[in-house]
Amino acid sequence: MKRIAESTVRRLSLYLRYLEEFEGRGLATISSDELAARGGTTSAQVRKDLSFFGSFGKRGLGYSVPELSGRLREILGLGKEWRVIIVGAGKIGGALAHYRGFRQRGFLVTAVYDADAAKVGSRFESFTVRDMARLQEDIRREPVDIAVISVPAEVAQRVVDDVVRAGIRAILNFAPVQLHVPDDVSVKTVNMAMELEGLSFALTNRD
Amino acid sequence: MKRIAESTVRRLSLYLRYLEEFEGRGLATISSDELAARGGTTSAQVRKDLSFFGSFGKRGLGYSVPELSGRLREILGLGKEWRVIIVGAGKIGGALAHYRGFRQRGFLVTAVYDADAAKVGSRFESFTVRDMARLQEDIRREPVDIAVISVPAEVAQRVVDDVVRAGIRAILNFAPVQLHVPDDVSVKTVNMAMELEGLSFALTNRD
DNA sequence: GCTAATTTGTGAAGAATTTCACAAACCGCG
DNA sequence: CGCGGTTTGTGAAATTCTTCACAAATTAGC
Repeated sequence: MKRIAESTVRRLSLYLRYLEEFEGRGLATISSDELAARGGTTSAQVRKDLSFFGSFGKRGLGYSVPELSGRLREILGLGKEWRVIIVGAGKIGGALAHYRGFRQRGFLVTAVYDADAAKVGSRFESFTVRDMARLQEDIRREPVDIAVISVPAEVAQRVVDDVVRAGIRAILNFAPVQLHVPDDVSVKTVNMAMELEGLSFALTNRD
Repeated sequence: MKRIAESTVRRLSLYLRYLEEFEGRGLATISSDELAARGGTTSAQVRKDLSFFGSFGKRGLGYSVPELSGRLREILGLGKEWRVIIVGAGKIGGALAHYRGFRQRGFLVTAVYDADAAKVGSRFESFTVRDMARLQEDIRREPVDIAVISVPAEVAQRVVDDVVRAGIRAILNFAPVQLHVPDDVSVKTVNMAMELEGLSFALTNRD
């Protein structure tokens, strides 16, 4: 398959969210124009994005809401339940451990890890914090698809190396550093300080 | 000034972070090549990004670490302290209220708001939750630069309308929706479910 | 069943971003 | 002070992403 741009995938996620909204309201079909209006883009963009994966619409009519949302779920790989661990039992890890948005979309948090001996064994939300040293062994018994990294920046790369060595191939990173991983590992970084700096730039360099 | 791409601004943030790291290690100068290696980009990209704002390097030598980080702080508007409020006293709002990364970079959380009468007046981290209805009035007394939105998706747009009406021109949005705002308001959205779906897509559509 | 009104799917054009490649500038050393 | 070794700054080329624009397909009305 042709390489799909990251921006396209992000928009597919958005489209799916809006389709669910329209589905909830009982709408049967939707045009690329309506979908675009809801998501702040253009109808051509919507059609182009979808065209990478097939032809899902009916000319003159638009898209069937249930069909298109099913197709998007399939494309995004949301048919199965993904198993997620959280590494780093701090504030952010805590907020994520029970974030409803994860569960709702098929991402199941199965365990929380930390390298700090003082935290290992303690209660953390509804989890008992496990020792990072046990990760490799645990994974053999119950596989993990995605690791969420919520440790301080200084140790993030080290932790990621461990996680990759244990065989995990997808990482959601909350530490404010650029992580280096092998080509077959996917990383998404959420960097709140960077977003704030983007706002600071915008406020400073208006017009 | 020529319009600066969002991707450029994001990289400037990263460069600044790495410069601070190098500064901490006492390095006096750095080449575009070294900066690029640390940040997972190319030296040409680094030089091009910087060239939009001026010529900060010395040929044959590289960039002075303290000078360049000073310039970047200036460009990004980090010279002043930005006043931030958090709207939505839930889990995410709580994790953010004391996020050290904010403070370290000059973003000061001054208050936490919520529309839920049950929460107004209660202690929340070290803040007392204020009523959204009071926002406009409060802002007249002590100005606010940036609003962090950590409310449920269903009410996010309504809350943002209030915030914009109160005169705030920069928004960091954690609700999983595309917000609609006037042209002179900047919005950055952090959407964790979307990032996870990006990973799901990558895992599903490997080669 | 014909016509007018929609809306898709997609090549081609256009815009934006990244990479290339090289002259110009600078340092250090003898 | 001149030479060899670096590294910047930047037009031009290459690539990637978005928008345009229109034929083809479909529906609805009559």
